[in-house]
Amino acid sequence: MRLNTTDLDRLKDSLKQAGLKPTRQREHVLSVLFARRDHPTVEEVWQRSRTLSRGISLATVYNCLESFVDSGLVKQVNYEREPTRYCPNLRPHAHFKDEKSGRVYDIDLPNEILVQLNSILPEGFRTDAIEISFHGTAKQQNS
Amino acid sequence: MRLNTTDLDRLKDSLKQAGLKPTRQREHVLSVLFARRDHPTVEEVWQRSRTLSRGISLATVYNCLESFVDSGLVKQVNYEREPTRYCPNLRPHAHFKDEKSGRVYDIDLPNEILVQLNSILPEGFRTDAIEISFHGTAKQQNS
DNA sequence: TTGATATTTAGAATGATTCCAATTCTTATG
DNA sequence: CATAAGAATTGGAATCATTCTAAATATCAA
Repeated sequence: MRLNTTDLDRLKDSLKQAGLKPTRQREHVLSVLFARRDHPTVEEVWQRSRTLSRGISLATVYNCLESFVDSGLVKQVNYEREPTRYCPNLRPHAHFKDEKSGRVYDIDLPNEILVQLNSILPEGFRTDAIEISFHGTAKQQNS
Repeated sequence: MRLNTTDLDRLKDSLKQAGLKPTRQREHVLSVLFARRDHPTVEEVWQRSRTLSRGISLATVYNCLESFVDSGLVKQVNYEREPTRYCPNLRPHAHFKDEKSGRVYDIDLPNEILVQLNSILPEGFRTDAIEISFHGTAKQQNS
């Protein structure tokens, strides 16, 4: 988790484009999210962010994540009422939750399926977003 | 919410087939769920169940709903971390949440789409269930 | 009817998240 | 560069859906 100047500038840019002031904490939390392609909970993001000099408060991690979601920098994933997870993958994708491991995988979504899904809606329904989540078991541990 | 003997027998049957002892409370909560095609929260189910003579405790409503879900009599619906909702519609269907009203609509799912969705999963993923939920705005108030 | 087992219940406990009010930061402007 | 206004950060308290607990009650097979 060491950032060179270029990476840092990219983060600042992302934040600026999202209309968020590029604070030390936001830069760090965002870099933590982009560092891995998984779906950490707030607690996990907090743990991974502890390396920040002088630390970072849990409330701030909540605040950062909320502003990132609001500005479209990351997505939120919820399974039942388990702790909310955050997802740095912005491409259209579904989630697959392995019930054994609790792990969540990204599944790329062909545009065709999104079109088809929109076509089954009755007259008068306008969609902002579609969420698709699979529950089951995955035999692999990679991805 | 008055039950004739036939309806009551049907409820008892449902419970028995689900392997649940047909208690007064379970019969009542199940009848409340089957009485409307909507998606009530636990609180709402509780309110609707208050007519039961001698009342019913919130804990029991939680217990009933949990056992119904476990035995497949109703489905659970979650949006973000809002209070869990319960759905008496057992046909394959998606949910559409109207962001304006907060109301949830059932959308029937053609089997074709489910087949297609399963086909996009990589090797080694076995699906137990697929959840699809739309977010948007609905121009109608019926259904 | 009775005993073994399951259910119901009120209230306490839990835990993720939000709220609060005080401090610290960011940044535009002089 | 100094400053002030608005924004962000912070620790801790508060919220609230849900789960747990342990005692009372109900179900049902024998």
